[in-house]
Amino acid sequence: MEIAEHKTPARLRTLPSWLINQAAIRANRVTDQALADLGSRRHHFAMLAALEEFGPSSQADLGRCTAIDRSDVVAAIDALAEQGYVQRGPDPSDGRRNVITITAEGTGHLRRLGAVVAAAQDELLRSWSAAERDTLLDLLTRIVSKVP
Amino acid sequence: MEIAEHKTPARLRTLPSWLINQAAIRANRVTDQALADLGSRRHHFAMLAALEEFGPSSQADLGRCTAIDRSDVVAAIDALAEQGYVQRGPDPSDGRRNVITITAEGTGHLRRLGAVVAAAQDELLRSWSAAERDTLLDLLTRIVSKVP
DNA sequence: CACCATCGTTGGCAGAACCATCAATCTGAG
DNA sequence: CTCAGATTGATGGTTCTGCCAACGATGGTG
Repeated sequence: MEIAEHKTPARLRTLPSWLINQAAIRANRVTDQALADLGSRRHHFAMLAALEEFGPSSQADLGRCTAIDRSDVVAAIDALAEQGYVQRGPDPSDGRRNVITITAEGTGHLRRLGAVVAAAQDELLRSWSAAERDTLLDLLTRIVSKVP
Repeated sequence: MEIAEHKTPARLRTLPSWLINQAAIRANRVTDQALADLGSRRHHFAMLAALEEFGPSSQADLGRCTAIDRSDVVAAIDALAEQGYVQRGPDPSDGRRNVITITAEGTGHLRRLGAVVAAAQDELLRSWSAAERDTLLDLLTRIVSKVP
């Protein structure tokens, strides 16, 4: 008799913040799984991506450009350094800072991470056209880079 | 000399899952703040919205239609019952279930919550056209309601 | 010099998502 | 009818994330 319809209340189904959150849960699940298969997580990927694109950086800069709290950057760099993907050294020109440098192994690891992450995106957006993906990126970018 | 550019690495800036997550962080921040001002949180709003739309329901059904784990539904209903927004009673036709019913105070509270949540959406999507909002909802719905 | 900002680091917090388990109860196949 | 399996509410727990407060050390500025 009871057909399990799993119908979502309209109040939630049409609520942008709820939809964004549910989408994020799904998106994070697939990408986290992909990263975990290689023994990494989101923060690690973000750090390595920033280091490869911007070169050696301080932890504070890494945190700012990836929107990760300074205290969480410490833990991420700790793990990456222990895995040999990153090197941490003092900044000779500023005694407060560390200079984080990506290693050759780090670059290689980033390449592998990038591959599985890209595969995760394809799984998430399977059968989406390039135009639809662009539209999604544009809209989300407007939300993320809002200047109140 | 150093202009704080906060530039996001391209690898992240163009990554759907990263963008969705960042958007969710922002969206959750504004809506959580709005709900907290009235002493509630996301789970509470979802429960009340489901109860108003579908009428008295079991906790398992509430969890399914709002994508909240059964164990988390318990805590949410506990809080709502203590606040008098919901009434919990045994299901006479099924000894395993409870029947959760929204009270008059609950309906009133939901209305207030709905108002502040709507205001939060407007803050999040300030200066977005109706068409743009619809597009966003459509795209996100496709991600959320994917059947693998 | 005094003052304030910044940096790395530590420690901690709350919330969310999720999982395993349990006893009680219902359901359906035989 | 009986029994195996599924469902429900509940409890307890884990993990991760996004934060915040504070600290000592350092840098820059007046």
